[in-house]
Amino acid sequence: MSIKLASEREWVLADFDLAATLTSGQAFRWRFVDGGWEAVVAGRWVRLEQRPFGIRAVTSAFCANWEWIEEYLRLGDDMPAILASFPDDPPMRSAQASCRGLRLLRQDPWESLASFIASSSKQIVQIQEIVRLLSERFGEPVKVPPDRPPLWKFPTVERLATATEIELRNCKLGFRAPYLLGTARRIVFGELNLASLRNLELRVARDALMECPGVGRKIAECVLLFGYGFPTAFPVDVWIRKALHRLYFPKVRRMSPQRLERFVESHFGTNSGYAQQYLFHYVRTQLGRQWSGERRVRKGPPKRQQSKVGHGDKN
DNA sequence: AGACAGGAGCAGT
DNA sequence: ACTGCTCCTGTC
Repeated sequence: MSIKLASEREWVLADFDLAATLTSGQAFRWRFVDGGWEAVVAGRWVRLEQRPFGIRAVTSAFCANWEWIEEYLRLGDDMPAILASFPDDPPMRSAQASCRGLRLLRQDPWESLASFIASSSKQIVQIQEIVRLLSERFGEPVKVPPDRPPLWKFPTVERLATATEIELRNCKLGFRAPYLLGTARRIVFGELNLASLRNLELRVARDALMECPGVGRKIAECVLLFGYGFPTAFPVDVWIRKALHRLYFPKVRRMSPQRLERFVESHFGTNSGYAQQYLFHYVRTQLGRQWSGERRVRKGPPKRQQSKVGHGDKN
C-alpha cells in the first residue's frame, strides 16, 4: 500500500491567462513561486501552472474530485460567447485585444466580502498583506508541500466575529477594522445570510450587502461579481470611472455618478461584469502608466498657491 | 513634505 | 444629489 501525497490534473484550454487573471485585483492570496501560482482555494493548498495548451493544477493532498477548482476558475465559461456579447466599440476592441485569456474567478463569498472591505482606499499589495495577516492569525493551517512555508485558510466568519477590534487593527486594517468586525457579527447574528444572496435579484442582493458597515456600492458590486458571479455586477472604482469618462465621453467635463450608471447599464450588455474586468485590466496595464504620467506633469511645481478655489480635479 | 491610494460614512448644503 | 472632511497606513 502506498499513500498518495499529492495529486495533479491538467486542463486543455484555448484561452486562460493565469498571470493576468490572478493579478487583476479580484483575488489577493496568489503568490508567484518557481514559475507557478500558489494559494489556498476551498481550504486546500494548490499550485497552478500555465501550460502551452492549458493549465495544470497540483495539490498537496490527495484529490479525486476537482470540481472545487473548476468552479473557482470558472472553467465552464464560454469565452467566445462572452466576448461576442461585448459592445463592438474601439475601447472594448482594444481591451479584448490586449487581455486575451483574462477570466473572472468565482471565489468564496465571505472571503470576497472580507477582502474587499479591507480593500477600501488600499493598494493591491497592502490588501494582500492584510489578507495574509488575517489568515495567519485567525485561520486554520492547511497541508502544504514539504518544501513550502506554512499557510492558512482564510478565517471563518465565526472566528473573525469573535476577534477584537484591536486584533484586527493589528492586521493593518486601520479604520476598516470596526467595519470588518461589524460585518462578521451581522452575519453570525443572522442579520445577513450570505448563502441566500445567490438566488436574489442583483439589486436586492446589493442592497442587502450594503447594509453592512464598510460596504458601499463599489464593494458590494465586487463581492457580487467576484464571489457570486452575477454576470452584470459592475464595480465602478476610480480607474473604471476614469476609463469610462476618457474613453467614452472625452469631451464631457464631468460625468455624474448617475449618468455613468445609466451608461453602464445600457451599454455593456449581458456580461457587463466581464466587460468591466477587461476594461479595467486594459487601462491598468496599457494606459495606466500614461495616465499617471499626465497627472504628475499636471501637478507641476509644489508651491504656487494663487487661490484656494480650485476646481475639484482630484482624479 | 504632502498628496494620494482600486472607499465608506457622515454632516452640511 | 453633490461637496468636503475624516478615518489608518504605506508609498511616491
